[in-house]
Formats: sequence, C-alpha cells, structure tokens
Amino acid sequence: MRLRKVPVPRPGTTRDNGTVTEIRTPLRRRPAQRRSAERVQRMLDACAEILDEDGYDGLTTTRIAQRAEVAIGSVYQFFPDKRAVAQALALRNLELFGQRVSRQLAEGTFTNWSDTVGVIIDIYVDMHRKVPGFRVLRFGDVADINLLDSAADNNAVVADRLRKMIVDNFAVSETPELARALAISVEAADAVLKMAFRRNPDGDPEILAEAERLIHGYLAAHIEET
Amino acid sequence: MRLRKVPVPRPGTTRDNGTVTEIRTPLRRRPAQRRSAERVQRMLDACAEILDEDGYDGLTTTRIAQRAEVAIGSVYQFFPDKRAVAQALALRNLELFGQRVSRQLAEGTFTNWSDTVGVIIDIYVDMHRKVPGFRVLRFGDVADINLLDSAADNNAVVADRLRKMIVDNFAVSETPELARALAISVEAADAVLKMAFRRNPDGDPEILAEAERLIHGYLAAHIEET
DNA sequence: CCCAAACACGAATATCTCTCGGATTTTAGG
DNA sequence: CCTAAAATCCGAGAGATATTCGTGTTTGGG
Repeated sequence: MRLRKVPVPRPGTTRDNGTVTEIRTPLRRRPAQRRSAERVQRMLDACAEILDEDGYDGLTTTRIAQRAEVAIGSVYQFFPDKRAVAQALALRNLELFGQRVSRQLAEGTFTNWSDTVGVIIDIYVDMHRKVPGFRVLRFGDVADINLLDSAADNNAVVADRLRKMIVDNFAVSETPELARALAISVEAADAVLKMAFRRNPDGDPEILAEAERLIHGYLAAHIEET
Repeated sequence: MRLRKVPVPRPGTTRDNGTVTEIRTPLRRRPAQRRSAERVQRMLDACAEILDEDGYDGLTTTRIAQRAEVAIGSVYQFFPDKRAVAQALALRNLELFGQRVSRQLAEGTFTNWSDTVGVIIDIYVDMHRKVPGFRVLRFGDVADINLLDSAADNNAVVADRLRKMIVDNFAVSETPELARALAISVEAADAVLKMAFRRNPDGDPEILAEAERLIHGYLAAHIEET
C-alpha cells in the first residue's frame, strides 16, 4: 500500500466542538442507486464472512469481490482501500449496537443507571457471539493498525451515545467528568471483554462477570445522581 | 501473505502447567554469532524508528532492511515474516518493561501492594514517551491483527510477572482470583493508557490519573492482605 | 423516451512480501 | 596458521496482492 493519500474530506464526516456527532463514513463515494447500495451491503457481508472464516489474514480484496459476486473494480468504486471495507463493516456493527442499546434503554424499566451496565454488556456479548465479523473487528478494533485510529473514534462514539442515553433516561448530572468516565469505561470494558472472548469462544463467564464488576465499581464512584 | 505456515516449534518456546514462564521467540533462527545478533538488533531499531515516523502503514520489509543497512535476505534469515519483526520489537520492549518494574519493586520501599500501582503505571507512561516504537506497538499491541494473539499473550506475561513480584514482595495470598484480577487489570490499564496517549502525545494527564484510580479501585476489592 | 450521471468490469500496473542458491565470513579443531 | 563445517549474507526475481483506469452498461430524473 502506498503511503496515505491526501486526507480528502470524506462524505458524511461531521464534528463539532469536540463532541462526535456523526459517524465518519469510510466510503469513497456514497451509493446513489438502490442497486449499488445493495451491492455495498453484499460486500460488507462477504467481508464479515471471510473474517469469521479465516481472520484478517485471509481477507483479500479479490476474495471480497468474488464472494460478493462483484468485480474488483466495483469494490474500489465505493471503498478507497481494503481497510475501508473492514472499517465500514465495523461501523455497520457499531450502528447495530447503538440501536440495540438504545432500544433497551427506551423500553427497559430501569430505576437507576447502574442497572444498565449489565444490560449493555449483555448486548455486546450477544453480538460477539452472533454478528458475523464482530468477534474479529468489534468496533473497528484492531485488525490492521490502520484501523487503530478509527477504532478509537468508534469507541468514542459509543461512549458519547451512551452518555446521551444515560443523561436522557436518568437523573444524572451531565458533567465533563461523566463524559470522561464513560469514555474510560468503554475503553476498559472493550479490552476486558475482548480478553474474555480470546480465552473462550463463547466468552469466559468469569471474566465477563469481572468486566461488569470493574465497570460498575468504577462508575459508581463517578456518577452522581442528582 | 500466504496462509499461515505449519507451526514449527520455535526455539525458546516453553510453557508449563498453564503458567507462562518463557516469552515466545518470534525468531526463525536465533543468531549464533555476535555479528548477526547485532544485526538483528539493528533491524529492530530500524523497525522502531520507521514505526514512530510513519506508523505501521509505512513499515515495509524493504525499508527495514535499508535502514538497518542489511540485505532483505538477511531479514528473512532470522524472521519468518514481517509481523515477526514487529512482534520481536514488542517483545524487546516487554522485556525492558519487566526489568524496570522488577528493579523498582526490588529497591523500592513499599509497605503495601497498592503503592506499586502508580509506580508501574509511571514506568509504562515513561516508556511510552521515550522508547522508540513503544507508542505504536506497546506489548505487541495491535499493529496488524496478526499480532493480536501474541499481544494477548504478552499481556498475559506481564500479568504473570506482576503476580510473582507482588506475591514475593507482599503478604498477599496467591489465589487463582489474584491471577485473574491481575490479568484483567493489565488488559484494562493497557487500553485506558493507550487512550490517554491517543488523545495527547504526552498522555492526557487526567486520563492517566483515572487509569490509576480505575485499577486501584478494582484491585482493592480483590487483593486481600494476609 | 432520452441522456447525463452513476455503475460495472477486469486486464494492466504498481507494490510488496518472501524464496533460493551461490558467495562470504566466522568458528572449531588440529 | 590452516581447513572444513556452520552460520551468514546477498539481492534478483517469483509469487501475491492492492489499486487504477478506460470502456461498455444501467438507472432515474426530466
């Protein structure tokens, strides 16, 4: 791969006063016709399957194209490079995660924020087990160090969304400290849960339990009910 | 890269009853002559420099060879593939980390384990700032998802060493729970510290402080003085 | 129905990684 | 000091991929 191209502003990228509001789009070009939109999804599906089958090692652009029944040129029609495909998949997963969490918080009858920790972790665990490509990519996880930066961003997005949801649903004061505590929690939880799944394909139960305890304990000292 | 080769047992690899005692060697062949040993170090130095300059994107085998003033063939004389070079560098850093921590624990006059948390984090932070390649690779960190597995292993090694040191130096009961708690702590701390450095080249002070609080609080509930 | 924009395609090109067999240098023995 | 074996070196080039680009199609608004 040649050295990074000039950072052309990508479509959809938006950011204001330090708070991430929009998820960055790793697409070179947003599909305008339904046909191509479906194709892009097929490519992501193919990417996820390959990732689950052979890991990042086995992921090649040719293979993605073949499995998606698309010409290699079509892949590059929408994605600037290979990493972008993986990243887009991570983003799709992130979107899904956000929706599930948001739904739970909406319909769930929680009396206080602390009950949500376990629920959110459960969703993450469930996705880890069932969503193709999730175990490998998580939210733009690691994969290729290229993805590192965006992994960070993605986690920031997760933290930010959670913050909004918590503030909306509970009587918690919205301070900078809250934002920071949540960002740290997401980062730490992601790492520990990751470990749980490394040790056991289904997620080592004891580590899963510890992850919740770790976050719960930490947040208890940082979130003040008003 | 072709699919992974047959896992020939590497020199130096040792493992007993689940406890990691020896660090795995990513070398294809251990240098026997001083001349080549120095060359291998040069390659690692080159790798670290390139990593710091251009990130993993800019790391190519050719470049490593050029900067180390070595023929490309010589690189492959000792390393099975590119990832192994990065991994070896991570290992060298890990070794350095272990030595520093061990020295501190030895000469330091700590009355209880909890004082060590900050010290260990300080060492990590210091290395992050000064050791070439550390900020990118940490202990075999991410880099390439290929390194992922070993990154996990490396963190396990860190956890294991810390456990021994703590048990040796303090009146703490050596239980499986201790081992698990430490493994989790290392994983979580690594992730949060990583984040601190992503946000600020020198490590965001507030996040650094939070990292210590997170780990300290967690361990306090898990380590019982006897 | 028409055409410009959006797509699809895949051979060709650009880059990398990693191999291999011959040339050199170092080490061990006498 | 001399020699053979072992350890290293070398770097052109084979093998794989990633990515580009010009040409031929398809779609959707007017």
